[in-house]
Amino acid sequence: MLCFALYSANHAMTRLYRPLLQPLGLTYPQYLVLVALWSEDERRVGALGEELGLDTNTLTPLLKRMAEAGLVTRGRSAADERVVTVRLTDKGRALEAEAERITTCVFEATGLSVEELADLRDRIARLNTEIAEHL
Amino acid sequence: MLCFALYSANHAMTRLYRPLLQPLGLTYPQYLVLVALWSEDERRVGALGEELGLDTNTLTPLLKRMAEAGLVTRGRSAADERVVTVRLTDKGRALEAEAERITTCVFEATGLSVEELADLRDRIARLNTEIAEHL
DNA sequence: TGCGATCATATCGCGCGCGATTTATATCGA
DNA sequence: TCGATATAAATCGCGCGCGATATGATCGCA
Repeated sequence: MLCFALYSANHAMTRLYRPLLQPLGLTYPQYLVLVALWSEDERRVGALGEELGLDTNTLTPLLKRMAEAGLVTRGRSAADERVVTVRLTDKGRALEAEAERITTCVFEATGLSVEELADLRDRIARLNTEIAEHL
Repeated sequence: MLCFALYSANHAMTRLYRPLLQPLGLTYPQYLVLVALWSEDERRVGALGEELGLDTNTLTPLLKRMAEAGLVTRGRSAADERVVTVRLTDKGRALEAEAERITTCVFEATGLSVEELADLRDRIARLNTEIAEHL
C-alpha cells in the first residue's frame, strides 16, 4: 500500500519535527508557512495557500495564531481591500537561522545520502503532481 | 524539502481517496482501519494502534464512529476486562469487495508501473522505519 | 491478603484539514 | 450608473492526531 507508506512516513516526519519545533513555539504547518515566507515575503493569503495546498479555512486561523505569536503581520491591501497581505516580523525572519540546525537534524535522521534524498523527494513530488492532475 | 513533498503527497492521496470513500461513508483513516481488519480480524485496540501508528486518544472515538456506522463491534474481553476487542460486522466485511475497485482507481491515478510503485513504496517505508528509530 | 505498580482504554483540549456557507470588495456589462 | 457576477478572505462544523491526564483492571510481591 503506497498510500499507507505515505501516511505513516508523513506522520513519522511530523513526529520528528515536533520536538525540534516545540522550543520555537511552532507547529509543523506553521513552520511550512515560515519556509514559504522566507523564500518570498509579503504574500497574500491565497498565494500561500496555493503553494502549501491549503485553503483559507485552514490558513486564516493558523495565520492569526502566528500573528498572535508575533511571527507575522496580517494587513488588508490598500489597492484591493479584499486582499490580506502576510509579512514576516523581525522575529519571524530571525527564526530562519535556527531552522538550519533543524534541517540538519532531520537530514541525519533520514539516513539517506544527499543524492538519495533528492531522488526520493523528486519521485514523491512527481507522484504528487500526477495525482493532482487526476483530482 | 523532502518533508514538504511527503506532506503534499499525503494530502493529495487523501484528496484522491475522499470522493472514492465518500459513497461508502468512510473517511481515509477509517478505511485504513478496515484494511487492517480485513487482513486480520478481531484485534484489540492497542494492536490496531501499533499497526497504524495511532494511540487510543485517536482510535477510541474513531472506532466508536465506525461502530455507530455498523462497520465494527467493540466489546470488552471476558478474560481481561481492560481489553477492548474490535470485530468486523458483515457490513464491514462486505466493503472489502468495493475496495478493490478503489485500489484500481488509485493505482491508475499514480501513473506508475507496478514495479515503480512497489519500489517507491519500499523506499518510503524504509525512510519511515529509519525515522522511527531516530525518534 | 492487600497494596503499589503496571497496563489497556478512555477523556479532554487544542491545532490542523476541509466541505459548505457567508461577508465584503471589485469588476463587468446593459 | 446600477445590478449581476466574480473574487478574497473569513466563519462554522466535524473528524483526525496527539500531549496530558484519568479510570479501571490486572499483576507482583511482601
